[in-house]
Amino acid sequence: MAKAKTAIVKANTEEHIRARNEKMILKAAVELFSRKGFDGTRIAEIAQVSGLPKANVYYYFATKQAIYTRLIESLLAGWDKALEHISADREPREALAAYVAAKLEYSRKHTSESRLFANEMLGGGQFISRQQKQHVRAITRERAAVIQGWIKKGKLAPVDPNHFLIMLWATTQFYADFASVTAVTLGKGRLNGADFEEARKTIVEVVLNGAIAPMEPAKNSQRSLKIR
Amino acid sequence: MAKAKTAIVKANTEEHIRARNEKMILKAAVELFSRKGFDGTRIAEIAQVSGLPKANVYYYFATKQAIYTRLIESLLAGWDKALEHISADREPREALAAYVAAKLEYSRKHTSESRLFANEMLGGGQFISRQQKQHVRAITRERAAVIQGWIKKGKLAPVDPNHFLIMLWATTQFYADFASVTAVTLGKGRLNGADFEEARKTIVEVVLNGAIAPMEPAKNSQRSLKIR
DNA sequence: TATTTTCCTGACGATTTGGTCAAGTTTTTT
DNA sequence: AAAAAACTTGACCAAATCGTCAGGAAAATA
Repeated sequence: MAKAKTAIVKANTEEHIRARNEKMILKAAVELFSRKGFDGTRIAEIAQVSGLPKANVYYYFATKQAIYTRLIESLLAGWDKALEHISADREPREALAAYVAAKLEYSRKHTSESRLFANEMLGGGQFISRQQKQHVRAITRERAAVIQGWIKKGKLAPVDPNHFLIMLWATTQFYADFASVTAVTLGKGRLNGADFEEARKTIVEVVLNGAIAPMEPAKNSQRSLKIR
Repeated sequence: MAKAKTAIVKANTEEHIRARNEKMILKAAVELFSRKGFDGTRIAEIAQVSGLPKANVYYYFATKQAIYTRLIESLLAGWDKALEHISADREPREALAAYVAAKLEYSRKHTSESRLFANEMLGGGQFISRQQKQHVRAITRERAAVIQGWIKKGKLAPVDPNHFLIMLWATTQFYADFASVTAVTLGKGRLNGADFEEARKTIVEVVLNGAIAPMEPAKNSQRSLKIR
């Protein structure tokens, strides 16, 4: 029995004691970094929020930057998933709708991570390695190729694939990063599930079908294609 | 002549000496704040960039916050202009295209200000007064009403006006705030005029007409309206 | 049980930072 | 020209902050 007990304790501590504490630190850190940026965040505060003494935080992470870059890494790791919706074998209508939905969902559930990333971008991406940048660029290229494929098949209007992707990204990202403005704009304190659903519908509708009412009389028809 | 000379000197200094120095300080500050955020910016650095000794900066601005809020103010002051394009007496197609163009132009010319604002939003808008928030909300409501009017006249698809506006804002804003990502995505070092033009075209095209190719055969026609 | 490894933490140090001040210079006004 | 007002600045300070460290507690291993 003593043996069994030891095993249980072991399961809860060994390997776990470190994992658990690191997790707590990172959790506190992502929230603070995302709000206050790298410089604005005090590790004393990270320590306080995570319930550990400051020196203990330093036991697990050598420097403040170590915590930060660790977060950036794990963020980028989960970044690609939504983009996978944009695959060549799907119909653009369905794929794009799924992408928007997935991205918004991500924005809603991982608000802090999103903000952290935005913060990092605003700072010029100083803490993102060359490799990581190349990765972002690579997956963007892949997806741009898919879009280009759709266009060639006549399934999509001939827009610039890169800017189109940026547009989708920007729109969905916005709801995570600027939740405060968005809430103010909508006259609310906080965004709820219904707001995100309304956002999703609006974005999908506009991106797929455009904002101009399709049944509009050909009043300006002679100019309707001038834009492109 | 002595008199004339005095007058000239006066014009260049009196009233100007303050104006000029404040301008230099603010110019340096907006660049730094926009990159490093409020906490990340050292006023010693502001002083250095603006070429003044630190104590002199404090002669013109009582605190760091004073500089910051001053910038936020002047930013919001120039904020409404682009939105004015969305007016009830214009055709939506033309008005929206003009708005996107104007907003992108602003993003391009006032990159730092835009980033500063984004930074402030990420932080939750701590330094924006209640009045200023109300102002943002008020002008958004006005424009949402215009959009709603267009929809009622059948000129616009029945989308949520607020989310539609947010979408436009997000998309255009993105190019200022995340220029670094955008550049990486496009595989460039920096965005030039042509990039912004391509962005404009893409956004306008998608927002007005949608991404789905209009002449597509009615393959999925039975589902084509499912989304909304 | 003994020993080794991992974990914990209060106290401390070096440095940085926002902000002050007093003494001076330049400009404006009278 | 003299007095007043506006501007300039090197030196300084108190508080905050990142990171260190030594010594002890807990846990794993033998």
